[in-house]
Amino acid sequence: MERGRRDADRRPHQPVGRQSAHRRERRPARRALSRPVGSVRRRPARAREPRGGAAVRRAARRRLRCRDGPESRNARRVPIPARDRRRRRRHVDRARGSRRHSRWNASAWSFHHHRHVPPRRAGAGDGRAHHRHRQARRAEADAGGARRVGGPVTAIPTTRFEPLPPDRPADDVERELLARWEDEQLFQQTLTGRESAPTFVFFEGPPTANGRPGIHHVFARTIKDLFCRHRAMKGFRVDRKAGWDTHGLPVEIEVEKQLGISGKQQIEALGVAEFNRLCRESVFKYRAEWEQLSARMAYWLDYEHPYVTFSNDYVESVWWALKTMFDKKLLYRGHKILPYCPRCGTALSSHELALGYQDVEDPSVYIALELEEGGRRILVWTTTPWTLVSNTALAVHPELDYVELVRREQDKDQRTLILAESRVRAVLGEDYDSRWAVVRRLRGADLVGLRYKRPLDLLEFPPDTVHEVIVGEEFVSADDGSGVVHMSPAFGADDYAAGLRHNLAFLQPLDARARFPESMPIVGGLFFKDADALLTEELERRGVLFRAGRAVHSYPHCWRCGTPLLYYARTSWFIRTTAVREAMMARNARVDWHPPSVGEGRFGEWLKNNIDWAISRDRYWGTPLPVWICEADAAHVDCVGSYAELAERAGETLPHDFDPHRPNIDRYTWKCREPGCIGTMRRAPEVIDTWFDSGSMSFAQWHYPFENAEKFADQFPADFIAEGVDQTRGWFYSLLAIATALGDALPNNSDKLEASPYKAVVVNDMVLDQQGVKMSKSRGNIVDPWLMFERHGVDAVRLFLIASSNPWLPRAFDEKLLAEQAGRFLRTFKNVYSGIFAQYANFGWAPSPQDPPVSARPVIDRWMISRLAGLERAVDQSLDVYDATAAARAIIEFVDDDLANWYVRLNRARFYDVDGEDNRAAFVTLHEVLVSVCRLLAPFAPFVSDWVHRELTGESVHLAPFVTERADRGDATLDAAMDAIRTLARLGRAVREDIGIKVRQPLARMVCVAPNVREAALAPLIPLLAAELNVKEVEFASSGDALVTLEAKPNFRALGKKFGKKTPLAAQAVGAFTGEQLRQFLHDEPLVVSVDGESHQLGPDDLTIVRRASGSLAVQEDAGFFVALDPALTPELKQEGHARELISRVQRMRKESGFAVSDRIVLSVAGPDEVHVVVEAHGAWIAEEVLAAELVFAGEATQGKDMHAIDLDGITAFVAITRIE
RNA sequence: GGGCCUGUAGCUCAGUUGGUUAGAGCGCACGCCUGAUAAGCGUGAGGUCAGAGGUUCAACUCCUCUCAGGCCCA
Repeated sequence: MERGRRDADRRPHQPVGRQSAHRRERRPARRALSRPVGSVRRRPARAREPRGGAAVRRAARRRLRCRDGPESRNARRVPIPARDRRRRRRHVDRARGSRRHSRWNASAWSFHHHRHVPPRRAGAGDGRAHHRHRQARRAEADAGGARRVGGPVTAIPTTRFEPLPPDRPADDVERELLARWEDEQLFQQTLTGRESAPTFVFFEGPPTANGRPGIHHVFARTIKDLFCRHRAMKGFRVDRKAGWDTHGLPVEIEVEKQLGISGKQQIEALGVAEFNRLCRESVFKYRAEWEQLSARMAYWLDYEHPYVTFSNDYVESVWWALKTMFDKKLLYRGHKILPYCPRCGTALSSHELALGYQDVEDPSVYIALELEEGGRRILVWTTTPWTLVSNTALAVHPELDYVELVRREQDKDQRTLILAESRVRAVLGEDYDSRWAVVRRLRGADLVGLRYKRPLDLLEFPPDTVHEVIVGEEFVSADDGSGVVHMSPAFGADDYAAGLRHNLAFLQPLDARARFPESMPIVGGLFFKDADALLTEELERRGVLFRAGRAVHSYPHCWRCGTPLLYYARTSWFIRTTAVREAMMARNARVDWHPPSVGEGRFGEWLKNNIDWAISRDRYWGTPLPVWICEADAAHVDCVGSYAELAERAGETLPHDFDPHRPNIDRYTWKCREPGCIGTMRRAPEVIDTWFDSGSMSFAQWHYPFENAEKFADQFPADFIAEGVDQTRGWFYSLLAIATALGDALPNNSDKLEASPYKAVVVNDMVLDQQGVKMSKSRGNIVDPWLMFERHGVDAVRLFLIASSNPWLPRAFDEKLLAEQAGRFLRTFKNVYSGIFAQYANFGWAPSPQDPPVSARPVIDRWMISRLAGLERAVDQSLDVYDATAAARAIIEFVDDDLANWYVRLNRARFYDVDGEDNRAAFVTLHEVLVSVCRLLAPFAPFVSDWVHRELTGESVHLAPFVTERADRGDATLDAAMDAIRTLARLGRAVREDIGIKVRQPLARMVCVAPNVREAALAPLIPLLAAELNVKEVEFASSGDALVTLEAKPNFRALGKKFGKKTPLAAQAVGAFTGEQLRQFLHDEPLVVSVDGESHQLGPDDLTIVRRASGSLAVQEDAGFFVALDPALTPELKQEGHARELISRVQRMRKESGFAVSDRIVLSVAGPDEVHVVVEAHGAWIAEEVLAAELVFAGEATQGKDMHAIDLDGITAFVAITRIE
């Protein structure tokens, strides 16, 4: 049985047999959805709904009122008109007291009071009421709707607005909605019928579906989804094609793991065909989970037509791009230094490299090499002595300071030693000065060009190369070593680059397994690392070893097998991105980056230093490089740009199930077409970097240019993309580089336009664990998104991720904070809807023409609507400029603060009854606010917003407009006035804390000041203030008031402009004005300050006049606002306070006794004369508040057992309550 | 080693073009309310704005350097 659906648990007003399926049937989605957006749809009339309409209802009510007047001793059957009640509650004034008296007199000592009270929602201990209501409900149904809300009997609520189920976890409710969306094809509906709407183009960065999605994916996807939803709600057509990145090393590694193999040899032993077949299968191992996660978190994406990078169409588009670049001479063959694992026989990607850094102890060797000029030596440091066999040069930093030293001891070696000045102490010791003398100082540049003798001569230098020379290089640092770097171009990226610059000799003796050739002296046949010790000995023998030690440092190892890596020069294919660097920078400058620093800094700086993009990989599972090379002459190269072209070259029709992957593709060969060449063209063995795949998605997802040219022209470039900051050099780069290199080959993309393939980017940073530590499997601190959804619901997770801080800052994911922050907001929102709106509106309110227009509603309603307008504008604008965090925070603040904590709290009484003009106004206002809040909330919390919106309007929030024209209609004056009132209320409460008089105790008078707010604007809000602070009168202090002294506060911003350096003097002068001067200034008399002998007339902008209290009132002030309360208590005030205290205590007793809120009671009070007086003066009010049909003052407490003692400010009263059955 | 980001209350974060009382939520202390109730509300304490210089009449804000954390690249 479904949770929360047992009959016994059903709320009393929930009709038996009412199921969600039934509900769907009643409101078929298509009908509901076909209605004009924004219209309010009334639900179909039910059997019990009134037949005669509102007019009949009102007439009936009037008749009843006549018969049962307020003087009647019979049970009052008519609800107390809400307006009256509110006045009583709110305007705590003398009028109320007198009215109460007359009632009291009329009904003497006995009350028969029957107030309309909506039954509570079923709760624990309320079983009887529950039962009664269900019976009544059936009776009502029998009567065919004759009984109505507001009618002569206890009102029966409808379920027009179903409350959010309090007994079901969010997870459960969200899943139900998901099923409903699925039924309704809701996502489809946001696209259909919008063919002609303006498009908002979004590119989905394809995830690699070979790992489980984590919480950081939820983060990025929330960002993507929410902006797409916002634009869709604004009427754009937002296609969102899903995509899968399916090639590349991560996939291969996953399969290797699965097979328990490692390295190229083992893969080739298995067979490339089989290996790639497994790769293709493996890719979708987690695809289902990704799709489920996306669906569950409400990431709307078209998963029915995804692009898949291994598909034939996709590969063909990528080939087209490569061919286009080849034709533009942007694709070429070159060399690259790569980290290489000699055991696995493969180069490693930078990503793999990062996995394998380990702290190891290695030799730390200083060698002193002789310069050609005799008697001078230069000191060199290395931790890889084995590379010294390949040494061909030394590098110094041209701008670094070096020193040349000589031993002070005459009996020691008198040759000099050169090293970086800043390294002398570290290398030679703090006391070097006692042993070494400085011969001369030189700049690095002075050393450049000098020749030296290499430490080992085990290898011959090739002819026509430069060797044994000192070069100047910027990469040399003086942070460690000697400030002189030994160069072996075969074994280091910096070395290699320098080698190219200086035409240095290239000595690479190692074979593929990193062994020295057998023929080499000393180290012949040794594994490279094993040569260190022997070579160190040899250095010593040759007299060049200066010092040998050991040092712990970080060195890269193969993450698979732990073998130390070496850097190796290898043949590679490149995209000549340096040729389009300027164009890329120009295009990048037009991108709207969030935050800008990623675009300008991280990405922009990197583009400046762009080097050619090495796109080939010596691997198996990837888009094959469509390049064929002649066996006879490697200079003969053919690039293929389509399958048709391949068929044409190969001279055969491609089979139906043609597979462009290895090894199949490698069997296509043809005769070299170069004139006179008889060689065979064979495909270059490499596959391409998977980043080239994903960077091609803009066109390859449409199989452009082979198909969909029109669609693609419509969908390029993207308006918006969003990914993690780690994509800076990944996808952000590959999209830009490829689009720029292709230029005119893509639509809307000529270089003149300087258009980026994406107009706006929102970058998100990492999600860390609650300690701020990066999540990783090995640390075991991974947060499982499914668990979070289950515990808190998707809405809470999404809201928390977005609202907690800007997406481009790393955030600590703290589940406790999530529960607190997002949970609190959602609870408040639900409470306002379920606990206030739905609960009471179900007594008979529904949107109707009777509802007063905004202009005719009470001022607090108008304020609420004005604030709503401001919120709508703010949220919409924030989302327009991709500031989701500001938008979310604005909504949260509005709901918590303005709506729940002010509007609802102050107006609760208006919801207790549906009748009355004011009450209709309150309902329609709250309805309007909730509808709009749902819409604003929809992109952030798509579930709860949809649930509530459907209840409120009958249609899905995701088909509703985001904002209406109301957004332009705020009332700034009213907003400011309410702000002032709220500030005054805050100060008033602080005063009450100070003087220790609780709000329950009424006070006679408050005096207050609100600067810069017109009293005319404040006047209508004063009753709110009086009620909030429970004071009888609110006065505004005028300038002439004796309670007030005036002081001037300087406005530095204005004074600074006028007085410059003399501002402090001017400020001092302003502060010195007397109250009298200021008073006159307020009456338009000029105000003059004298600074440094010069007189200046001041204007109203130059200072703020602050009113301060004088005299004995209790006071609080803040920024020019102040509130003073008169703490004097008259006997009357005290009595009223006691009455309130009494009411409060009785209410608590009711609750403790387990009475339903609608139960009537007999109230007995006993106590001394002071208590008697209170009962006499306020009896009617007390009785009404506590639903006492009878109030008896018993004099002395006689039945001590039943009577509870209550302390009324030092007086003891005794109270007993009895429920009337 | 380079580039970029971050450092504000115990925690998570705001803080406009520099303007003199640096804010919010949570937590904490104290209290209120009891018709949103396994809810709601208030008041208060708590900060050398990482540190040091500089520019300015005025710096959390702009500049330089240092320290700490993070990301990316070497």
